[in-house]
Amino acid sequence: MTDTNENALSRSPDEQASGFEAVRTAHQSEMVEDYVELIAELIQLNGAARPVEIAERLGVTQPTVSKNLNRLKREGLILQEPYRSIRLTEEGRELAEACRQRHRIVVDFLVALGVSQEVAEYDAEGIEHHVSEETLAVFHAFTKERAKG
Amino acid sequence: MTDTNENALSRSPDEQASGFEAVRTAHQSEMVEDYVELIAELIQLNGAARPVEIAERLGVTQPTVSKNLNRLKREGLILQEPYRSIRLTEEGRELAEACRQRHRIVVDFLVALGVSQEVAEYDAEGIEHHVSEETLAVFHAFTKERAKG
DNA sequence: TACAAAAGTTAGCTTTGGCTAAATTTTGTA
DNA sequence: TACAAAATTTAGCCAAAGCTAACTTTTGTA
Repeated sequence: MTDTNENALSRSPDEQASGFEAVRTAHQSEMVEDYVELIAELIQLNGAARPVEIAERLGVTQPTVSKNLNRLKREGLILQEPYRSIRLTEEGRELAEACRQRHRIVVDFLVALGVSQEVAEYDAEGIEHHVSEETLAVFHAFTKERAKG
Repeated sequence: MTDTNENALSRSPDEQASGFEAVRTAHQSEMVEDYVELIAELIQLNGAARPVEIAERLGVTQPTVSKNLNRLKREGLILQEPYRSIRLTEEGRELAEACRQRHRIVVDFLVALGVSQEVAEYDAEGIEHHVSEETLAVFHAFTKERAKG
């Protein structure tokens, strides 16, 4: 293989740092995105999103969910009266829809590429937060192309 | 498009939780992996890895690097006398090599797929930590296939 | 309808990985 | 060689996101 010089050594410190900074930024929104996405799913599945189910599906304890829901409230993404189930605000619904689309694009892409359905779902959970618009568009185009062929 | 049922609603709570747990586990090793990978690069590039350069390339401050290097020392991945530059242990070298290979596979795959070199490097920094062995193998095979054609 | 079980919340602890400020050590140069 | 600049470290702060224990509220059923 010819040397296409695509290794990190050829990048400037600034370019390299911006990639790492993007990862740290992504980590800060991951929790919020996972929660609204899951809340939207649970509402669609059950008609309501209850903290106990969020905890079960995320694999964390109820107090952790309770604390994180407070952050979503502060950020205006959900509405919840104490001891009641959760509704999404308009803003929350929009974010959830965007996250669900992105998740779907990543999963469909991995499956189209030959990854098993189970592993695709598993890996997508992590990958989806680190895919730029450019890469997402390429994934989407690839999947559509494969579907035609 | 036919419904291939590849949405999260069709998964059991346990299956879904295991994906989220994997993401949390990956986050715990990300820092370590980024550091040893970068240290190996700097040694190759400059003959030595100095904390000040690690800080610059990661986009964090020197005290942050100093603190995190202590963790790498505790874990037996690097050797460093105070105020001196850093060497990798055999274990550190092996981990760095594995990380660099995985990074390279992800970048080459994205480029083969049509993503620009710059964005490929940028996205890979986040994606590489969330790619299972199965998916990595599929990426690698795809890149080799494209190179032939 | 009373009460036990389930669900939700609060309080408080832990770890991780950022940060600034300040101290120490090394390096490079006048 | 002395000293200023650069590099490294230490101390101490903060926020995020996990946890357990204990408390409150709601739900379901005997």
